[in-house]
Amino acid sequence: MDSESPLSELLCFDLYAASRSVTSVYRVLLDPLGLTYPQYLVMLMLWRHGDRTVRELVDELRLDYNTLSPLLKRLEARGLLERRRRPDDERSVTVLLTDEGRALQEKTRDVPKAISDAIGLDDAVIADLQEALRTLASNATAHAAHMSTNTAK
Amino acid sequence: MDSESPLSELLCFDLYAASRSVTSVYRVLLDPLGLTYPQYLVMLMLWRHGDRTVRELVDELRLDYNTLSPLLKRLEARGLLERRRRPDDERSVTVLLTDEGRALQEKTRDVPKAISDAIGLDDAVIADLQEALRTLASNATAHAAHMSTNTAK
DNA sequence: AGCGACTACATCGCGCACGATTTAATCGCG
DNA sequence: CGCGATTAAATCGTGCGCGATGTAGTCGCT
Repeated sequence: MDSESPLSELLCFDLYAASRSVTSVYRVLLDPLGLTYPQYLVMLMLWRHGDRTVRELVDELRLDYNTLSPLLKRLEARGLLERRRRPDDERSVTVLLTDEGRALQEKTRDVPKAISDAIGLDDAVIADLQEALRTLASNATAHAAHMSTNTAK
Repeated sequence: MDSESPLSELLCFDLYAASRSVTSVYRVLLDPLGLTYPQYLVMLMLWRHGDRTVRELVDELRLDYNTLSPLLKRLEARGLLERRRRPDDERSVTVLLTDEGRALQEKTRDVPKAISDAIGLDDAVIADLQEALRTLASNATAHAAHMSTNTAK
């Protein structure tokens, strides 16, 4: 974008651009399956770890209810999953896969390799990158929370 | 999120989460100014480099017309900029700052430092991170373009 | 000059993100 | 037990992101 910005603002722009570019790769792969990237993340959780409450998905994917609620509704409408109120706590909703939802997993078999190829970085670089991103996200999230509670500077 | 995914898919998730966390920091900073992060990026370009055509903004911010067109319309509606058809090429639209748009720059003086603090990484790490992200984005964009033109595997 | 290809931009539709608000169920504490 | 506080989830509104489509304006080629 630029050359005279402070380093951290340039980084943020690169992060923003990189994230969108990765999503666009997922789009190419997932569109034939009728899934978006966030939807794929939900399906991944269910395939790997079985039934989850909406709250667990919120925590694990770091998305909000207001993003997940309609997203789950769409996945349910497509017949991939079912939402069921918990009998022991009527506030909670358990999300569970249908047979069709389970069957879809097979069609995603080649996704990880395709992503790995598209990224084109070797594992050592990826590991470093990942650690830096996690630190960054953790710092930023904490900072944002703190800043918005403190009205004053 | 997980521990048994291939490394590159985990990285993508971290990238996605990190990008949103950074945006949330910008939100805290920019909301009092009535700007979103993408809007701030446009204003940055205009503050630093002066008048731009829509096409130049598309290229420099790597956003599409269908994202920028309504965004610029909103900024124009707020009186921060003006859109003007070029006389020499009636297809092009030049975007230029109003006095109010120029005046807004001063209120963003503390943003870079606040971002730097929120990120909480030292410059060496940031530089590495940035290079990896640029390589990744460049690879991914090329790959996505290639994959979608090739219908066959 | 004429016409097809290309370009710059706009518009539409859909699915996120996310702040704000609402509803219903459960918990905690006197 | 009763009632205020908390929690889980849903809904609404706004602004991206982006595929698909539409519309002028310009270029290239004969």
